[in-house]
Amino acid sequence: MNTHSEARERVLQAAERLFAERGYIGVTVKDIAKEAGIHHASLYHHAREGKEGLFVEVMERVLRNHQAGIAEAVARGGDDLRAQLQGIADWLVSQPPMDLIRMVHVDLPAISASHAEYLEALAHEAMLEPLEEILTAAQARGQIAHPNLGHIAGGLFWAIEGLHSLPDEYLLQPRSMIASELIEVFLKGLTR
Amino acid sequence: MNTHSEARERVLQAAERLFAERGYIGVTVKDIAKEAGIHHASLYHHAREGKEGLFVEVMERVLRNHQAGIAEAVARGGDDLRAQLQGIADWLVSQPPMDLIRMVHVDLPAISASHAEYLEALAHEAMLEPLEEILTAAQARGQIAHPNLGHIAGGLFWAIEGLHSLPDEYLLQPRSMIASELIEVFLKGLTR
DNA sequence: GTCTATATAAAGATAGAC
DNA sequence: GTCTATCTTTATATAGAC
Repeated sequence: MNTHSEARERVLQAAERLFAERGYIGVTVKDIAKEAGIHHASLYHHAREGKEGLFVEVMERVLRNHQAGIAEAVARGGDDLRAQLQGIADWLVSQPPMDLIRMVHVDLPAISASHAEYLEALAHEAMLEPLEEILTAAQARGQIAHPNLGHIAGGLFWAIEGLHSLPDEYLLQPRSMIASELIEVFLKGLTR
Repeated sequence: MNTHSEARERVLQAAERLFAERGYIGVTVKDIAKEAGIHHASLYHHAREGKEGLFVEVMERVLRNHQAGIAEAVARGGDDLRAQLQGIADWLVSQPPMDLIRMVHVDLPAISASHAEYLEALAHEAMLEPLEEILTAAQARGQIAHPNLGHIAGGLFWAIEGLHSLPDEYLLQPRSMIASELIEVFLKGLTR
């Protein structure tokens, strides 16, 4: 394993899509093998550590990918906080749900403690810290006044990410447009 | 079954706690029986429809309980939108996570379509509609100006509910206090 | 109402042939 | 690299004794 064969890549991509959407216990090894187009026994040839090792490897990729997508959105937004936030929101709604509640309460308790700690720290670093940083930077530029930004970043993240709980049939507008309204409320407030 | 014995009530409460926290596939019948203090075979005496029937019955109770807790918080808040929102937030953080993303993407696809439809509608009615209603009422009183409140209610819900993804060790303040800051931002905005 | 015993299916995983 | 066959464990569920 750990070679870069074409079949191994198919396994990783299938696992990535499925784990990101349904989480660790919501996906079976057979589901992954089926989507990759091989027998489930063959999967162990490409992922010697089995399901848990595959999960850790793949979540690492997913989280790093989020980190990169968010960083790019931030860079494109320049010094404009609203543009940065909208870019992040567009990225998040374009990806499968990244359900950190499920991850913390369901997925991580099902794997080894050391793997769980690692993924939890990585998730924080990849998803929440970038948001916190642009808020802090905007504060330093005098664009926002709020004192306690760490938790506000989390609130912003969840307000956007929660859009994934709306089934498509319920949507009156694209998620990106709803996100835009939410960002406006975060910046300007509901009152007056 | 459907009698109101003491043992049946213990089963329902165990199932309620576990399903609410880890979802349908994250909980086994043995987990529930163990927490209720009976053998897992005995569980079928109290829940003839098995795991899925138990899940539906119990999620109904959980959602109705949320509905009642939220209604009470709203009533206590009188005509003060901030007090109403803080009451709802205090209620939500006092309960196990109600992870609607997991519910929509993981739990509901694992049960029958009719059960899934029913629970999805009930979740919307119990969790989101009350929030939407107090925003609409505040708008009618002239306290808020925003035009499109349906999705704002969802954003508010998730900003609060997302606090459950913060492990207790990460918390610098009680969740209720963080929620208070988030509500302030929703009402007044981050800028200036 | 609760248990033991058991049926049945599905899951993760390995051995070994091709 | 991929398969068939098999092992082990776990899950849901039922039958029937007490």
